Amino acid sequence: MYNPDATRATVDDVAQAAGVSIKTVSRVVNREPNVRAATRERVEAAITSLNYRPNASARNLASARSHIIALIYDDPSAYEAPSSGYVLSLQEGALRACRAANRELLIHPCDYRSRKVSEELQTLFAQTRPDGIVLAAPLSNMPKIVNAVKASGIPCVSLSPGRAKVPANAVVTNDQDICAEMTAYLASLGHQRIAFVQGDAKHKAVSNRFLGYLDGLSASGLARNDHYVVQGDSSIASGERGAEQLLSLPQPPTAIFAANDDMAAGVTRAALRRGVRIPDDLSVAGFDDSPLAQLVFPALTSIRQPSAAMAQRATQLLINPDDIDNGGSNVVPASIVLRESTGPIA
Amino acid sequence: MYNPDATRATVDDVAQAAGVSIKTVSRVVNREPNVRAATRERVEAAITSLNYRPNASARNLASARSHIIALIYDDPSAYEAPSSGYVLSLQEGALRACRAANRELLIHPCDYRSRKVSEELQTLFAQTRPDGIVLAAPLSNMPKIVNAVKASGIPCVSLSPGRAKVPANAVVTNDQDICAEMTAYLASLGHQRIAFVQGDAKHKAVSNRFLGYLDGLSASGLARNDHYVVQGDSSIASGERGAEQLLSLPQPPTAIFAANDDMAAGVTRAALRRGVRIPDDLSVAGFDDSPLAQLVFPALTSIRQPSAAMAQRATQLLINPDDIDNGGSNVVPASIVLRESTGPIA
DNA sequence: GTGAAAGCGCTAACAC
DNA sequence: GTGTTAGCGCTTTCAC
Repeated sequence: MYNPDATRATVDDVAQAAGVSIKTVSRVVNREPNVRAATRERVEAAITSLNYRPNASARNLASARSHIIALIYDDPSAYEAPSSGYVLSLQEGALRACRAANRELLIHPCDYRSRKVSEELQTLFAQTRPDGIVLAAPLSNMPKIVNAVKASGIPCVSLSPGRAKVPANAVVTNDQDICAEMTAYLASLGHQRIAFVQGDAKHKAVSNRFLGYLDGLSASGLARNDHYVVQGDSSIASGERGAEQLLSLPQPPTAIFAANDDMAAGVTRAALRRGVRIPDDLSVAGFDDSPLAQLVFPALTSIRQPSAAMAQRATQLLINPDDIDNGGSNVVPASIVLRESTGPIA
Repeated sequence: MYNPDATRATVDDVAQAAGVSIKTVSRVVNREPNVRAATRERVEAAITSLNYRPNASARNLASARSHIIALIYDDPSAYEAPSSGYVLSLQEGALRACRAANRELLIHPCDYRSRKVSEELQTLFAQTRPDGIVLAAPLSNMPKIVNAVKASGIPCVSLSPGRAKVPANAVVTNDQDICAEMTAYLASLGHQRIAFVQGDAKHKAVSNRFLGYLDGLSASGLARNDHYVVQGDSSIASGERGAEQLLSLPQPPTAIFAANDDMAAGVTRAALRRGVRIPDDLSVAGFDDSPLAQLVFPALTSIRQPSAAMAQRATQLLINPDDIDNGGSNVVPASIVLRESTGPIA
């Protein structure tokens, strides 16, 4: 059987080897002040030669901190259509910040549809006692979840789509503005009939995107026309249905902006099936810059949310709350990614 | 500032409330024998009323076990093309097993191209002392990684593509066989000229797939023809190049089997660009059943590796090594997923 | 069946 | 600057 403590050195070993007390070792390990340079070097040498690594459990127990950050996000396996890129970006950003600060990342996909989410989260908190929680959209807009997190008293930073005013404990992106920009970009290509496919109405992010679309229309001097707005549910299939509906209009749109890439992929698929050429006959734009955006044919123009950067920023904030004031903004800008699916009207 | 211990009950509180010693509480919590039913109930009542949750750090420190399983996989963010579905499946399976056994999952994406992987892993092990390690392909075939894991002495189960004989500490899938099946399926549709696009030669899994293709050819009575075998590098672009090459042959293939979905997507893209219809003129099959397989047009026939099931099984094995003998096999079968990209020759 | 006592390896006061 | 002394909350002998 495996013995985790086979050959592990402890503070005592190091202290003895360096000829100091364990407290001094502790000080060196934790980069605390009040250690003479010479002493520090002796201790560090001992640490190296003994290959000493602090025991996390002991440290956590004594300091009442776990050195763990929990990343909580909507469980993608609860879906039919995987939005996997988002989750991986979140993990990537959070991991970057954790590594830099010597923290561990605990991931917790969470199915908000489950009745027992609150208890589940309570158990998670009680068992692992994370030092901080990163709560990703769309969970950050679900009262049930937010309340459970609040009740724990554990510091939490939310990731969410943009708002007028940014709360201190949130990292946001300018999703509405960027959607306005995308719409204006389509208009600048000469498109006058720009349609929009809305996403799942339950997600707040979706309404922001639609509002941005409206902003973009008016900024471009185009009138809103509700015939060009259809409701989807964020799935590919709903994108196909939306496109069918739009392309059957007597005056079909020459550009379709979908609230996510899955639906945009559905739109291109339905269009191709009808023999509509992209982008010659129809420009298509999505949102998310998901992996599939570059994989479908033609590759989708889309909007890249800075998910990784947001998660990284949120994690930093939790690890060092003083960052709130100093470097880095809590509004992380999204960007438009131009690909093959948009172009001037033929 | 947040105090994690605000209102937490400890074993002592529970013991006092139940009128027993802390050892008895410990026995109840850990489901050990030698506790009278009546006593057990009293303790459980006290636990409930005090909302007691054991402190993980203390438990880990005392028991010298971390209750943490580490999942180590190839860092997808080190790639240009994201193979995100795989990672999420792994996480999903491992999380399922962890939840069932009250373990935590630590994820560790690992860039094997980095010079410092060994040290990085050593640090990870020393700091978190996982009770077990799940090592996913392709890392499970990289000596540098495997050796670092071995050196730690921590129990490890590898996930890997199929082999003749399955080592006890590995969970495998029958990838070669299933590729033979796919090839035979294409032949059964009437295809005589079946091409293969190889993937990144550094990954062992790739050669298995190619061997399966050869098996399938001979099982179907078709001769191997090396003009129909091209080398890709697992990227979409290489799939496009491969298709260009194959479709320019005087006798172009009527079916192309690519060693992964990305390349298969590239194949369909290049074919569509040339006006080749799928599946009327050309059948295309991929491998991975990645999210994009259902998203490209036409949707790709592919092979689904049971990644989640494999990770789950591996995690179970680590948590309860006795399972090696009993329930569940360590060979988890892959399956063919038929979609729109394959059909009989027109 | 149950309990008492001794740590696990570290951090945190506080003394020097 | 550095050391001493207590614990953190649990598991683990081993005694009863």
